[in-house]
Amino acid sequence: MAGILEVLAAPRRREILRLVWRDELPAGEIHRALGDVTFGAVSQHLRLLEAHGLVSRRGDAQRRLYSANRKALAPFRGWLEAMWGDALYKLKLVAELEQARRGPQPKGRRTRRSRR
Amino acid sequence: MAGILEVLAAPRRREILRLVWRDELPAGEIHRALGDVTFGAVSQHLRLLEAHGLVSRRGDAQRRLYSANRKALAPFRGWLEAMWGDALYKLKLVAELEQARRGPQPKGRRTRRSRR
DNA sequence: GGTCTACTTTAGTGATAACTAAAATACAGA
DNA sequence: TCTGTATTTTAGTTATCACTAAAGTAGACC
Repeated sequence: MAGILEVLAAPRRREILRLVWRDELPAGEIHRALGDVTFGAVSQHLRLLEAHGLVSRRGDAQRRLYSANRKALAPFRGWLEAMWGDALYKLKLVAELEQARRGPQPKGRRTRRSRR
Repeated sequence: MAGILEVLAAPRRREILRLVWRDELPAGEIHRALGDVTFGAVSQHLRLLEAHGLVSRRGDAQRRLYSANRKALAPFRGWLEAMWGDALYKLKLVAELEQARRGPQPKGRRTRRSRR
């Protein structure tokens, strides 16, 4: 598969991007949120997204945490957000405010994260 | 076919967009410039592009003149031009334009409704 | 009307991408 | 080590899309 536009063209992958736009999520939670697709298919999409630098992956014990790579998506950000609607934009603002309040995060390796 | 990203994802359609980005071109000249595809296929792409508002069409006697709809493409403009801007692309562009110009040699009379 | 050029539409084909199910891998904890 | 959980990878199927060839449509000029 060739370029970024081809990767972004698939609705399923845009859906995944939207999910990890704000929060870092483990693959399982992405799978659960999508609901109507197998874990394998989600994993394949994540691999493609990562190969094109659109998401970042980070290990946490057995889990793989994914997050949107906003820098790479910057040229499309306006368009994507328009597509996703105002709700996401509001969430994004909240997220940024939260992060600003939290300050720098301790980057150490975490064995287990509290369930949400 | 669903959205604009799906339409832009196809390399052939981006190629067509590039050709009509600056100049209004008749379908035949687009076909000639592409070179390795049938007229029918080009026409199908043009239909899709027009259906999504990415190009405009205007009749001139038997011909259909197409031009990029820059307003609709504005969100992607930077990205597309960056893609089209690299050296290899520029070389390719020169070759294509030469071939396109060679094509419609003034053999017969021109249409009465003449060129702008 | 008839013919020419310019283009579009239709029907059908092959390549590919998205999917599923199942096997394989990775890591944590007993 | 064995077991359970989380995820990836592989093999195979189905649906879709870009394509070709050929028939169809439109306007200009005779």
